[in-house]
Amino acid sequence: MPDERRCPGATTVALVATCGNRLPDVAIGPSVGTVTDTRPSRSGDTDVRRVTIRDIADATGVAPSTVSRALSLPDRVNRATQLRIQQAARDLGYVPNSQARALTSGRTRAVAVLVSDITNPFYFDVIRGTQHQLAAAGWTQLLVDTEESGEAELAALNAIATKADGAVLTASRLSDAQIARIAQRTPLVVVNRRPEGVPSVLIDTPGGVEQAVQHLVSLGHRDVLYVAGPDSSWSNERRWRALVRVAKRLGIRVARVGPHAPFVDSGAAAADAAVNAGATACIAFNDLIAIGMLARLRERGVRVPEDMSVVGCDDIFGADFCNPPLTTMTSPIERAGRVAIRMLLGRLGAESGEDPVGEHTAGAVALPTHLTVRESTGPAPTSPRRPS
Amino acid sequence: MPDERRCPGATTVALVATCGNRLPDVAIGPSVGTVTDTRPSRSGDTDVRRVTIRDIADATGVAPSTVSRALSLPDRVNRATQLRIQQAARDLGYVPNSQARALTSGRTRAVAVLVSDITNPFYFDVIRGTQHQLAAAGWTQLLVDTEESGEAELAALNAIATKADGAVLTASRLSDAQIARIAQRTPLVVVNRRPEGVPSVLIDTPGGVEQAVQHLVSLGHRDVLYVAGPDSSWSNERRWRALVRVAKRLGIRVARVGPHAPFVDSGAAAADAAVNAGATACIAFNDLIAIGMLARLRERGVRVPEDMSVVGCDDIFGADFCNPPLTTMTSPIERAGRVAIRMLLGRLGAESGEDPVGEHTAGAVALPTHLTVRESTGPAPTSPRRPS
DNA sequence: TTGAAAGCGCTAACAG
DNA sequence: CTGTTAGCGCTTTCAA
Repeated sequence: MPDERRCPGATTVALVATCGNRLPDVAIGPSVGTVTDTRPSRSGDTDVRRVTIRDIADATGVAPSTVSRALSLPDRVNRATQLRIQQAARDLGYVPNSQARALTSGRTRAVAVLVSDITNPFYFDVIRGTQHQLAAAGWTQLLVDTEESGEAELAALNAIATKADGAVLTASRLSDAQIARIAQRTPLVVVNRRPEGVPSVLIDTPGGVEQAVQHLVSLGHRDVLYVAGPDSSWSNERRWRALVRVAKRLGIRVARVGPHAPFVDSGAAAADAAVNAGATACIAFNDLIAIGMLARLRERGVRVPEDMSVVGCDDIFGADFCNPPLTTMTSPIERAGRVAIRMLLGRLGAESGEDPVGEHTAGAVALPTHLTVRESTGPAPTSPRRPS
Repeated sequence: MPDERRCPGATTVALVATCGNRLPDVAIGPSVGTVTDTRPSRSGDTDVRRVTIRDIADATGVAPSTVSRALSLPDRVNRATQLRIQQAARDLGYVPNSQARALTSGRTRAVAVLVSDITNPFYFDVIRGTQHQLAAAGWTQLLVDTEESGEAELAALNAIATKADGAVLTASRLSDAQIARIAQRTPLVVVNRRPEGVPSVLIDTPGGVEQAVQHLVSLGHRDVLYVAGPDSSWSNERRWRALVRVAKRLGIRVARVGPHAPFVDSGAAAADAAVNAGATACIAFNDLIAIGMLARLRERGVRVPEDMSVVGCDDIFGADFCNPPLTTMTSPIERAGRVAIRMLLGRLGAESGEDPVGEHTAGAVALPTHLTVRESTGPAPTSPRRPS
């Protein structure tokens, strides 16, 4: 039977290690080098060890510290010996021990990325973005699943203190004040939050909400229902306020149902609530809820978009092939991940590729969203053509 | 601009850290304990450090080694001092440094999980399973994205040698011989592979293929087309052979198109090939390809299931809400991840929950698959009812 | 049962 | 430019 017992405060951390821009943690040859021990070992018997800088030092006749320099700070070493040492490292199949490195230097060349639910497709794209950008810089990623809990988030931020040089919070459940305080001891970048003095990456879904409302208005709607996500979500409040603002400006009515958990399964209740509210057009907190609504509406015989227009948010995997395909606010999610990492690495003093103007400040970067119109709001789809 | 440069042999590693069954890497209180330094530091000025066992030793008047024992091997310490030390650890907000721990003990309490594409929904479930099982045991997960490359896989296996005590290969691109060789120095469990002498977890999709074919036959089909996945995939060959076998037994005809990359985007070409082959029923290597086919077939006016029955494989996120919903072989993917971890922890001598019979052997565990019939193969769906 | 001492592999002062 | 020396925080002999 599967073992389901949980530890209190358990958190999930994932680490993305990549080749470095110094010496990669990867052997050059087909396998890791090993050495049959000649120096005295505790156990007494000769056993194979992995190659260390000492082995390279012995092989090249220099001091271990010189090997360390040749590998980590090549400029500080005579060109000839540098090459000789690097060659020996390759020959021996040397792989640096990142733990030892971190222990002495205090720097881990790793970044923690905290997500609230590792199984939410939204985060796949964020993670892909952070991963790519970190890989490009030769850094390592620790992926933390906070499981929608602020407590787990705090615990994780403590736990990773020695394992990462900084962190990206993509869905913090902490207060702005808490985040700001943590940012004083741990370099932080937040996504979709705006705490004072902490660099942040914002996905401009409010801008997308405006486009969505305009779109619905152009289809003749005068009433729009907001299907809210979790109360603890900052984005949720932000989207709702954007909706209220644009509705006032355009002179249409808005209403709100929810909160709903950000899962497909929540869509059924959301759909029922929407039908019960007499809505003909709704904007859902995210695509998961919207997709769940589509299924429930069909089950109830409510046609989309003829009887009800549905707009999602994020444009996650599945939004284009659900039934009907979902009109949604397409967010540059992967890019948000990349930008967050670039900002963080910038603060950490690492070279992280080109340095876009202003990204290194403590300010916020807002990434534009655009509406992708599909059948869930449009006029009825044309009926299928016959096979060609 | 996003920085897209890649490092040769770059690999992605993710680590899942959790509370331990010894002392968790997590502070008990609201934050990590720190100490204002009184002992001489390199920089000279007093700075805050994290609490170490030495601080606890000073506070309790015992030697650091005793603190270490009280925390790691409580049995080897006098009951009274043990409790005193543990209390002091709590009070000071001590968090063990896992790097230092690994450096001395050689054990990391971490397991590497290698996947071929972190953005493939199939692996989400595997990862969730491994993560849960590792979390339950207080272990840590390193997630490695090998990006469909055997070279990256080898590089990663070398790189993680000091970072993990063992590894799970979920989609190896290596040969059986290579895997077997690596297994001799690194404890390994493979998923959906069957190399000699290496414990493996098999998802019984061949069994599912048989059910799928029976289902298609029961719908009147006498010809089945296999839409192949990547040539490098072991599962792909295995499914094809299972299909050939059952087809022979049932006296139906089979054909094959492909290979196709395991992405939704590959579905278009696959659908075209299927139409071109005159197929009326096809079984796709996986759901991603099948979902892509559905879109393309609709685009071409080929009705599913009236003109063509489509069966997928895996039952990933999206298979139930695509259009039409996909008949597919539902695999216990998450469970496979959990079982793999239990087998590995068993070999590593760790307590990993209940110990199912036989799982600890070097043999293979086969997990059953079942067919989930949805509209993509069934008779035409009933037309929607009116709103209630 | 406890303490002293050595050292994991590496980096970083400090001399030379 | 290079070698010597001292640790990082922890575990683990070995004695007491």
